[in-house]
Amino acid sequence: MPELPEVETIVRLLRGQLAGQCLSRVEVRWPRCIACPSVAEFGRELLGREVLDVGRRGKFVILSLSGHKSLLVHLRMTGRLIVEDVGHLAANGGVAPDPYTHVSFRFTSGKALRFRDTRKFGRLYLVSEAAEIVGGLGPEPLSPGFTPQVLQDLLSRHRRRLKPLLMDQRMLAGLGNIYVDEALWEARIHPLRHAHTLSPEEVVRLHTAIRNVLARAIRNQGTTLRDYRTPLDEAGENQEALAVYGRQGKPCLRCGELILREAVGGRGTWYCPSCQRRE
DNA sequence: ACACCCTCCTGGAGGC
DNA sequence: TGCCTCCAGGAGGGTG
Repeated sequence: MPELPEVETIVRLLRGQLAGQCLSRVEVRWPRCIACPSVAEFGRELLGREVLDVGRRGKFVILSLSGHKSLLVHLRMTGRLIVEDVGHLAANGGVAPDPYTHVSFRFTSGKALRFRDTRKFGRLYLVSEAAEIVGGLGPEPLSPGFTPQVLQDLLSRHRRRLKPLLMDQRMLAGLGNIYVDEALWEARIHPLRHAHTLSPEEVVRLHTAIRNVLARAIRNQGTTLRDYRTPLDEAGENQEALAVYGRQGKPCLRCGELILREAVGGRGTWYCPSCQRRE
């Protein structure tokens, strides 16, 4: 499931591959993945536009296009963006007969970008202003502006349990199930602690842990547990660096106590009952 | 304000 | 082996 580090890895690769490319053809095979506008308008509006840049906000991939349009992609669980070089002469437009490829973009250079998603949760948005879609997101955890004080302010405004709060994109943008568990483990804080009860020291630890966990995962090109791959079909390596996620019954890497798994808000949650005390 | 439930989807896992 | 049921999981919606 792509979270911030996976999306960042995808974005860095796409930027090099797609910047300067001009769209010559768009094929939508599963209309419901186009969140807005209509499928007809989506295809019509994209043709002829150039990719000026590729960026990210939270878990959204943002392609900035000429003529003041932005194409946003949210990959949700199993969505992938795949770059292929189909060449100038491909008679069928290079369209792969793959039942999970829902949108194909063709560029004048012969390159293609595919949106592929087995579980069909991912969505594409074509808008004039990216803020129409990402305007409600919380701060970027790796931006310089995300200080311990900013986190303190966010936490003190809520009484919710930490796990669902940190996964709420309106609070903080980009964390998902894996990296919340990893950050809470590194900070030695129980996932069911209530946000406003953290001591200043714990807030600082959590702030450091969130940034460490995300930065390391980006260095490792993301976590490949099942579906995630880069646009060039490479697996990430951060699964080797996971300390708690998916490790129930195995010893804590810090203290040796056995890792527990518990459902929190319907989400699998892993933690060390010894290092991460509920108090 | 917060917890909880449902929906969307499908492959993979587990039970028998 | 094979069929069946269950389930994860991000986000948005609704309800209590």
